[in-house]
Amino acid sequence: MSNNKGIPARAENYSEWYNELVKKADLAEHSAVKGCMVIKPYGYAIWEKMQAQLDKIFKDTGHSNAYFPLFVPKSFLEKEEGHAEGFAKECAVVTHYRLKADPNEKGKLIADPDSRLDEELIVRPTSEAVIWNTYRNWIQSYRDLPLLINQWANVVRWEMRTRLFLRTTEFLWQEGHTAHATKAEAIEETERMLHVYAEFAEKHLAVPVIRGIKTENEKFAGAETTYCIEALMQNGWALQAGTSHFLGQNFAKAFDVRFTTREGTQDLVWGTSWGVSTRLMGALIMAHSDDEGLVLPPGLAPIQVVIVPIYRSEEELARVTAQALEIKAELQKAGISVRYDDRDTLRPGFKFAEWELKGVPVRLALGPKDLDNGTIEVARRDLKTKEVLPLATVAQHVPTLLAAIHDQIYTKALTYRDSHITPVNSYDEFKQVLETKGGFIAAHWDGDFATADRIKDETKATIRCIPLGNPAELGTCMVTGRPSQQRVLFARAY
RNA sequence: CGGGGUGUAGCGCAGCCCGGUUAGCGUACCUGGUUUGGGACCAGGUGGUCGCAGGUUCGAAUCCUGCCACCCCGACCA
Repeated sequence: MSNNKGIPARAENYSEWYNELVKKADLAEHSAVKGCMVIKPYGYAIWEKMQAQLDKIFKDTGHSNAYFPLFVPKSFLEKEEGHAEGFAKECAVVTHYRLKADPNEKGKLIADPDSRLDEELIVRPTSEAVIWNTYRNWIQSYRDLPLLINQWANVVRWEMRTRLFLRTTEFLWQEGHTAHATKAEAIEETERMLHVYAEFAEKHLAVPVIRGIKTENEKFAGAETTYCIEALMQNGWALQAGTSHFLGQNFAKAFDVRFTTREGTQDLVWGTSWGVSTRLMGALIMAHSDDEGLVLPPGLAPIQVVIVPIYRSEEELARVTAQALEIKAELQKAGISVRYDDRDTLRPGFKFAEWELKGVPVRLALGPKDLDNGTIEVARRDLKTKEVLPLATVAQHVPTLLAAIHDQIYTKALTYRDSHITPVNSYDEFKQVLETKGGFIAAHWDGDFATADRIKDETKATIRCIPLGNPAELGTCMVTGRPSQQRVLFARAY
């Protein structure tokens, strides 16, 4: 069953619903380059809002932005063993720096064999290597610490399978890289940024997340500990929405980054790194949107309020426009972004449908009847309800309404999430819940990665995390029957 | 890398099996008019190297060979 906006229903084909929504809502499209997307203006506007809001939080927590090279010499990547192993399989490699006309085929270009690089350059899959190599020069004394740097950048990971926003070959992100004098301080920073991400997800994206720690085999290549936030999508699949890594002294060792302590001794620096990416766009889309289109939290909506004029004649249009512009100005004064949709080739119904598809939180419709009655129609995207309100109250009402919309979509997502954390005590029950209900499943696991692999092979579910503050609970592994100290969260995941 | 699919107007597609006027439909776009409180209608019009290369043929979007690209499913994925 298809709706009138040309998007399949979620229940019918979730994956296709997502793809079509991304395209129809004008967020992004596939590019001519395999695995790479074009982020269109409307989608990019949302990303810019995320960036701006996150960037402010980073700065408020003491971080500064900097920029490091796109290319990483191969030898840098080799230095931290775990890191190298983890990323080797998905790196784009630059081998030449020049093209020339193909002597065998007119009009074609080939890499000039004379321009082969002595050392190959890797297009960064992440920047630890190049940054820690730089930090060696920046850090001499405990007085240089902590060093709190963030970078907004693009990275490339040559994944075999891509999906718009969720996993693309090239993606945009921010990566924080900090250096500290003590282990405790570095862990504190790792946890601080995890909480920054969690609050950002909940307060800005309106997406509830579980804060947790990755198991050893799921952690970042090169990290001691990986913290993560895990969100739940409407199809019952989990999505890792952000990670914060405690790097220990691994990169300091690999790049020989030492500092002189207050006591005059030499010590290796402790590190962290943390990142969120355009994947958050995917989380945002999948967490809230419905079969009619996008549903955006007001704080991230490029257009928060759209005003649609209703009129029959030029004269009516003039009257409606005068009133609409007054409302627009009033709302803008309150910091709300407003679009007055006076496109004259489209009828109101078309505009209603289009703005719903694009997830504009509040729609105001203003026509001659309203002018006569001193009213205005106010429609909210999240609940698809509308009411007619006195014109005089609308400017006061809208900010309250926007806040209510945020709360509503957050609460809805939270209710869904909370009702989809299911404890199970047997493997059969586990499989059954996975098939019928999805979501997070809290189960006992023996701590053996062979067991986790077996579960993954048999059910496609992986351990998402061990939640922070997870209660100790003695039990037995649902698969092997061996003893377990606590439940961990499993789910199928993007 | 395996399996499947697609490539024809900006977008979405038909035509291909079974070769034959000027390559069609929807939508979008342009012009004029009527419309406008939930995706308007009428009339006229613009827009095409049919993915690329070669072959068969009097004649190729259609048949043959080769190649390329992208998408979907899987494997893979801090």
